[in-house]
Amino acid sequence: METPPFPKPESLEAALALQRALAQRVVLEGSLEGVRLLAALDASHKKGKPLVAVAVLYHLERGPLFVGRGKVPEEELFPYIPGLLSFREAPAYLEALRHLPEAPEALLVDGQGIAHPRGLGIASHLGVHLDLPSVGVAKSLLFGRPEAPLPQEAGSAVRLLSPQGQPLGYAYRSRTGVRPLFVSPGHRVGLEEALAFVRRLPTRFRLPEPLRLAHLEAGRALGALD
DNA sequence: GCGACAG
DNA sequence: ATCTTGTCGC
Repeated sequence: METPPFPKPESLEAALALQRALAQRVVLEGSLEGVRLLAALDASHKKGKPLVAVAVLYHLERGPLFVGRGKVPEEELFPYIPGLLSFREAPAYLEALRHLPEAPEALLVDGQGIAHPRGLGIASHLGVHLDLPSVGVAKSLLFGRPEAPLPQEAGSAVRLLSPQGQPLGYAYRSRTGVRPLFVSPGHRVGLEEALAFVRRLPTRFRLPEPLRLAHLEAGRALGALD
């Protein structure tokens, strides 16, 4: 698929300003009910090596179809700063997506959607950048708090609220006895619809299968570097 | 000033 | 993200 270039911010202030501008473009409505072809994104990095990203093209009925890879040399990497993750990882994701044989109908990203201090987690940023529906699935919390204790049963969810009480997404128990995941809409999808989409994904372990495969492939690709 | 803090 | 052995538990 085609992917527009992703300019590296000149400063921290420029990055924050860009986030605030792009956050205004996020659309929080839409259903992913008809989506069958998605791309799951994850990255792996180790000091002294490039950051490696993987895009797994995944069909809900046929399973994994293709793996696209991308990397960014360590010297060119934006530093990891909580809240600015997309500036570090998105360039590698875009390169990985560029290698896919066809465009996905939606993105599933390892990280936050709108559950972010400025409403633009990496899932939202990529969604707006590519004008694609997107959903964020994070393994830990960045912003917001669950409004109630999360039941232990697989499939249970409680809303994630901002400090001002606005709903941002969900704490979600994908399997009994595992730590919660944090699901939030990225772009062109509603709050509840984002959760419904994640619930529709096959989940053998804690992570939805497409993301788990992307995670495995990213680690594999990092280790296979010369 | 003191914590919190995706990957 | 990664560094890391054994260990607790299903």
